[in-house]
Amino acid sequence: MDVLSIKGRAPYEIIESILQRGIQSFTPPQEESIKRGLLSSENIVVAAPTASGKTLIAEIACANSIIGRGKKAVYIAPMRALVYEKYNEFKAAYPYVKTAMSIGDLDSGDHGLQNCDMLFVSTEKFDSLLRHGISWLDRIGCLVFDEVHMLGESGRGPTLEVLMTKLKQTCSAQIVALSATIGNSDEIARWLKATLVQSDWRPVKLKKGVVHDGKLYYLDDRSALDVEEEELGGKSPIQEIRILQDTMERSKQLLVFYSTKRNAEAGAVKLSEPVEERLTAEEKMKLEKLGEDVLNVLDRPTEQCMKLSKLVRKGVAFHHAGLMNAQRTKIEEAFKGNLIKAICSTTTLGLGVNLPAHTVVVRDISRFDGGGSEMIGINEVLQLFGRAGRPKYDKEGRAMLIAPYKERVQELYRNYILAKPESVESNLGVIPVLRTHVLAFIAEGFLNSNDEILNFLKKTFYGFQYGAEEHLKNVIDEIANDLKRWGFIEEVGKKEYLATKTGKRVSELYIDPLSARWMLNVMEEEELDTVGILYMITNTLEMRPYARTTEEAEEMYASYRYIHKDKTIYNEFERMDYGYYDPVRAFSTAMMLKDWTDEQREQDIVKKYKSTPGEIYSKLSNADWMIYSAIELAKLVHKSAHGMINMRVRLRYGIKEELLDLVRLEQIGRVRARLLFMNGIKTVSDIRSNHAVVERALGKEVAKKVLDQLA
DNA sequence: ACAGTAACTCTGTAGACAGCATGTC
DNA sequence: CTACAGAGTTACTGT
Repeated sequence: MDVLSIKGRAPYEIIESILQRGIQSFTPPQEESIKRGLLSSENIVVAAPTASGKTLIAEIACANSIIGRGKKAVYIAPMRALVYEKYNEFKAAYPYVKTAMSIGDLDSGDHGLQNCDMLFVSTEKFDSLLRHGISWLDRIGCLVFDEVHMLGESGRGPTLEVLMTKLKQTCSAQIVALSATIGNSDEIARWLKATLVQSDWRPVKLKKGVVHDGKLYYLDDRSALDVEEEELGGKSPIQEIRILQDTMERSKQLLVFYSTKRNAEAGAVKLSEPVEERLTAEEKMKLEKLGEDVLNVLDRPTEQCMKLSKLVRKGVAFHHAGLMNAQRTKIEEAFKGNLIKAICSTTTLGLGVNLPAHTVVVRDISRFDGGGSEMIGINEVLQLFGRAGRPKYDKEGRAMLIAPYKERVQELYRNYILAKPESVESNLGVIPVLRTHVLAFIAEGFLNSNDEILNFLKKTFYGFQYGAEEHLKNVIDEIANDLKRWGFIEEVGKKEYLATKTGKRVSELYIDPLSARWMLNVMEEEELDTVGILYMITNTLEMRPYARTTEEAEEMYASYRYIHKDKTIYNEFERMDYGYYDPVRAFSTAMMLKDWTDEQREQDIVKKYKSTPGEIYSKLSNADWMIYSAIELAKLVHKSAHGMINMRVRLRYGIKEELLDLVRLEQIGRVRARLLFMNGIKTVSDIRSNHAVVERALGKEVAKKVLDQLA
């Protein structure tokens, strides 16, 4: 279908923008969406593979709402990286539209959220915006929900579900929901009162198969049921290497998915030799530089950094959440530029941003989950398989599983290559996830009685799928009682709820009511020392997963429990309802933060807690959020927050108490502060009286900037 | 005497969203 | 809460 054929039905600016990007005709799912009323504000659910052009469908709907009908549009996705990517794409395509982005700690766009016409947000951020109250809901003309199959995710699915139901009820915008291929997209469409557009169309053909002993047993897009067989190039007895050799013979790139970080790293080591052999001199030179970059993202490289750097020089990389963000982006860019030939990854690369490769291997199909190891779902495998084939460079993509022994071939083939995708099921029915949302309903003044809450929940995807009115009734009762008991809501009149000041703040802080209750209990009962403050914030759901236990942490925990045996903090165990919970590990996480504020080096912390730079960084940012929340709660109950405020600064900079005064100045962080301290400059007033020493320690330029602040 | 390897035991397990106010080396 | 890969350790082989 020709792009020009929508002339007259859509504002010309849209057509022009699309043509400018070199797109002349629509893909089948795009065409179908347009036929089903995309341009006339029909609700639409699009279930189609990655790279089938779903983004353009969303874009057309948004632009049509803004330019055609003069109404705002909002794009909502579950991953920050995804939001960021789409925001930049849209801004480039429609520079004259007022566009903004709001995710977590980042607000972007020059116009503010209420004045922008196009808004890009993450699911939780939009939920949070609603909790703080927004005035422009009725000005929204189009809502895009990307990756709606996330509804089935146990952790974050319910948030999406509640958000969608709220918005469906409070604004009359067109809804465009984009989903990967799942078993019950029709059900989601019915729930949203939307038309379903379903398609298997891909821009690149896909050959899916199982590998065993150098042979690929496959099914491609054309052949319906016959299993074909193909001998792979290469000759290694290790299947991953065999596939790599085959792929490199075709001058293509490889992406391998593993179940753990350790496996991914080990895989990268295995692949590095065969890749290195085939690099050109020029590539080696460029990789040398990249290896250097990757090594130096921290002031002192850790073992992981060195390992990664060494592999990158050989044209291979591993990729998981333990990397620093700077390293991740560098590796992704180098892969896109065909400099890195193979990436061994955990699921980080499977979700979110699309980084395609000619050949994709899902090596581990079982994964440790809760109790034991479980087979991963078909939907997830499909999602990873979807990464195969680079639209501009490959005629076809290949996706494969590895069978460890011959008998497995059949089984894997039947269960993953031929199988139908699973249905997505709501997880809203459980108390822990609902508790947060029920408090939010009441705090916003959106709903204020058991009946209203029940009525609302009946309209969610959970209610649509299961009904389960009796169950929901009981759950709401129990939650309301908890929230009353904890002092977050009050009953006024007959069965009407009102959030208390504390309850309202808890909801806005976006922390779990259970965490809030725990922190309040601890604060109300005692004066906290350094370790106490840290343990208070780490012993929360938001800080999980916790750090590994160390012997030191175990001993310290035991002795703290003994010393404080009659106080809440080391005796509170009303926290079991989120499953497996180990207070020693929470305590160990506190010790890790303590080491950081004791100015231990990153590399030593990494080693001691068997952690990674990326993990420590993410723990620190969570800790900052939690300690901020704790300070806010302390204000509400009129407790002194002094110790926590100091601790917050110490966490941010990674400094001991004695440097607190110095880091108040700009240009002085942990390193320069320590430098000054060692030169006898211990306070800001010392700086005032010792210009010469400051200049000698920091250098002329920096010293000048520092001294200027004192004027 | 010792390198090489087979056979055993031991160890630890993916990811990523949220608040708020500004600037490290 | 218990499967599995990888790393580490020990026992055994052949020269």
